[in-house]
Amino acid sequence: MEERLPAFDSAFSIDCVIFGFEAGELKILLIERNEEPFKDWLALPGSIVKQEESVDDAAERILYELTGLRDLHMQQFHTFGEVHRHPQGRVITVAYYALIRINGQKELRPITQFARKAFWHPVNDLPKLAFDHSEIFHTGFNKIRRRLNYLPIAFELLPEKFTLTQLQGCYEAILNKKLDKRNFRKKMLSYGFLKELSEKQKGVSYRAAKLYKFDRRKYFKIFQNDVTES
Amino acid sequence: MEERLPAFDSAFSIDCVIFGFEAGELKILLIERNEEPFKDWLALPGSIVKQEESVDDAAERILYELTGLRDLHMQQFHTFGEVHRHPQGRVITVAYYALIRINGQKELRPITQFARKAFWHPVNDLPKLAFDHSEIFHTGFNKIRRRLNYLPIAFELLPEKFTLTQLQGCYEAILNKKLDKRNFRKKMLSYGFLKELSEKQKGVSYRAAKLYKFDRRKYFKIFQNDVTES
DNA sequence: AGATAAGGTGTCAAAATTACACCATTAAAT
DNA sequence: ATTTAATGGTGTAATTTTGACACCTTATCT
Repeated sequence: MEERLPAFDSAFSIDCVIFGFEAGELKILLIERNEEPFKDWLALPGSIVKQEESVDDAAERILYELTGLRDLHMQQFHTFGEVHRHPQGRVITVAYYALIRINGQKELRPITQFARKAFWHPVNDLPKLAFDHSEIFHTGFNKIRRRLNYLPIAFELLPEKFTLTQLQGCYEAILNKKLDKRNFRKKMLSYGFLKELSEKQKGVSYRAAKLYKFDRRKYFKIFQNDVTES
Repeated sequence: MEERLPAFDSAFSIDCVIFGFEAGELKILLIERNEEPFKDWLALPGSIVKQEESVDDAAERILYELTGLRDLHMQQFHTFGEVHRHPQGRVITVAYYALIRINGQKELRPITQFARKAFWHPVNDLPKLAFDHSEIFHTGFNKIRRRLNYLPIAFELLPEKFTLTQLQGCYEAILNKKLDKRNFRKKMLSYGFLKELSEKQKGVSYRAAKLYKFDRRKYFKIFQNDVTES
């Protein structure tokens, strides 16, 4: 197979919707673009797929180069292929989402000059984004909302040890609606995949809550019946 | 924007998983390829996206050219982007599914020479397919299985007038398991989106069943709360 | 008339879901 | 020391949904 860079008027790219949960809010990663087109605009982390890498591999590389984040589980969710979605040529983009614990995260630092900076932004107050990235975000958000009840979405957003109130807050942020506390706890605990720790929350100015851990193995024993992400 | 055909070593294509239901069996459309690579192999209908058409438009055109079928609702479900999935170059493919009533359908006749013929084949006995088309089929099949309970999948496969037994058979073919007759009927009728006709089934050598019609508007009133296909 | 094949129907138990309110605990403020 | 503010933590009852299960009816064919 001949080695040749793709003609820029026909290329594929990756765009990433990376979700985090912090201070009771759902957030996504944005970058400030440092190159045309849409220089200085806010955008999803995204770039062009190279000739000798799979689309899945490209997703990981691109996220790393633009944000410094590595080893996320990137999940493809849709491909956007309108003719004029990119002002400089024919570029279709494969969109991925991923979930990450913001808390313990190192500083976000773009490796390439393509992004001036990367930062978290609450999903409820997003500015206009470059390209069709607003639409891409909404599609991705809908995906995780749909999958919340059969994939461990919330547990990948929360710290390793979390309280039931934090867990509920995470569900509420994703679903954008209030849930009943007693029913939520009853149901979550009934599954049996939450392990109660002897530890308690620290540094709060009110009664400290019990901490729980997520047991991924038990979770998948329960939900594996279904076809999961395919 | 410059007009140029994509270099063949970097292109995007469409592949289509078209489902039909006939004689109690779930089937998909296959073509017999008439060109290299994989000449003479069986394959999903698929081809290269043109420079000046969106991916969604390409899906409709390509299906038409290879099978003569038109005006289907094509639903994108996954993009396959392994480096070597196409032996002749870098081609990522966007996969679509669609659902169609086989019964009233005109003859399948490829418009281009690219396919020698197009035909229905039961999903339960598929031969090896060209490229990674077997994987694409499985991914698509899983998608419709997942969506069976909140999208009118079965009703797009059945003729306009159908019996409850046919409906159940369609569900069973997609889920690949037997369902309880009384519970199935109770549930389906309880939704209220099935309209009982005064007509009955004809031409059967046993007691004729009542015919029903699907009321799409009522269906979506019930299921629209959810984020549907996005 | 009898055989064959599918049509059509109801009940009960178990499980899951929903609505709903108050006392307990902790740290901070006074 | 007491009070205040904020969240933690808990149970019951009604309703809805699900799942298991068997027999008579109707139409056609021979």
